[in-house]
Amino acid sequence: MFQKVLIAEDFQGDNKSIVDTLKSELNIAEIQEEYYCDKAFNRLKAALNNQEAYDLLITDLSFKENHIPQKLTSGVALIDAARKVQPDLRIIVNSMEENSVKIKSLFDTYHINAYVCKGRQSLDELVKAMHEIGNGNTYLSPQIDLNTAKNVFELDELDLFILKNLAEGLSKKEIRYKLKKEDLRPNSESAIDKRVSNLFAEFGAKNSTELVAKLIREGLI
Amino acid sequence: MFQKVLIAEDFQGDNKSIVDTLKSELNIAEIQEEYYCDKAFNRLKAALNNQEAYDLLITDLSFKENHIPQKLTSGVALIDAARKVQPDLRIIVNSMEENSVKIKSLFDTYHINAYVCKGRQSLDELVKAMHEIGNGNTYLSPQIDLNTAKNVFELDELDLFILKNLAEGLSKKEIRYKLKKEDLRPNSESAIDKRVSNLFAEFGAKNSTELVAKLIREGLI
DNA sequence: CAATGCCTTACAGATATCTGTAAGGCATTG
DNA sequence: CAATGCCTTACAGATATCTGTAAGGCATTG
Repeated sequence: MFQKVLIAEDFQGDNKSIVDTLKSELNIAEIQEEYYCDKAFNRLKAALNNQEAYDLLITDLSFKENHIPQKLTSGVALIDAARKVQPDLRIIVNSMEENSVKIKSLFDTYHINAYVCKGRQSLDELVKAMHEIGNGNTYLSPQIDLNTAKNVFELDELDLFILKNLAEGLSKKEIRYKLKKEDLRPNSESAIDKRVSNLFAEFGAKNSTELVAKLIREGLI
Repeated sequence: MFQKVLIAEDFQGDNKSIVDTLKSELNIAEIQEEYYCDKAFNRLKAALNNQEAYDLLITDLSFKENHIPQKLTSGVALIDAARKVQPDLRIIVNSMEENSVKIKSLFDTYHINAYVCKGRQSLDELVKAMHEIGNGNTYLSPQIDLNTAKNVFELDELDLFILKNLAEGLSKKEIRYKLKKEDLRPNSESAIDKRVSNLFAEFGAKNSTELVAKLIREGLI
């Protein structure tokens, strides 16, 4: 089914259990694990250059930072880099993320082959996902409902700029000056007011505090 | 070192890797794993009643909820319940939590014996923690610095009430009425203003939006 | 029981937030 | 090139937020 599998996962427990499960449940010639995105990507590239490309990447989304600075700091960055050098690589994402909007974008943007949500059955699901991919299908953890991810409101650069500064306690006047200083437009207070009011309607918030609270909880800012 | 060990961990990968590691690295007569706090607690109680008490509990802090309703919904609830029936039980917490305030309170309030933070070495750390506990010591993951947890500002019931309602977009006037309705005191707008102003100073926030944003990010509300 | 400190409350004033209206700019369309 | 829609901007007015002051209540202390 799969000859060479690469695993990118920073937690030792998850990493070890994935390796062990693959070894015992599936017949794979070569399994290699990495704890950092950069190392995983280098290994992927090297294999590709030596005509020994991996045919499956299993990766987490979030990787803990530490004193060693990394170029690729997240699973998304790794997937993006991997897709560029090896478009036909099959990819399984194995993460705690439950936000259907974010998961949907992984399928839409990067055409991942499976999403396995970490949980009480995630190792079993991982094996299942690999069988599905082997049969040419995709796999998605059953508790994730991508239908709720429809009609997503896209926060553009200006929205994010305003929201992040609101969350840092800046007034709209201060945000206005900051926008001007960075030559971003529009930058009138009216425009900021309008943006924020539209976001109130979009996210069902009554004021800035509730808006910022909701967006932080949804992981959008 | 340990005769009977109970593991409470909802993620299959973590659960399996802990069991495997303990089996291969340490000489333990009986290892039992559970995926739900309620089940773990029942097993603990039953063993105690049969004079076959566990001498070590390894537990996660956060447990995913699903359709099966649980009495104990978190590791803290499990630890609290366990301590009440078996005060001398040794406890290792193995979690992603990095907030030193919360970790400190586990040592202070529940006298846990070790805190292992999930990460790139957490299985090795877990083994190390067990040796330390065997020698009568405690263990704490080196990346956690409990000194930063000193002089913590305690949010009381009223603070939390105000903050939660602010995060839901209520105005101070609305919060005031709500306090009156629930017969909570103080409930003047002035008192609410004062509370919030003190929290600004305490958490270094310039206004309500920043305050709520900070506290949500710190996991306090 | 007077003095003290701390909390609550009321009130005032300066800003900030939020909504709504109206005018002008710009790109698109027929 | 007139008409249209959409965005930006300015402005106004109603509220809400935030700070500061002052008075009163209450428990504690000597």
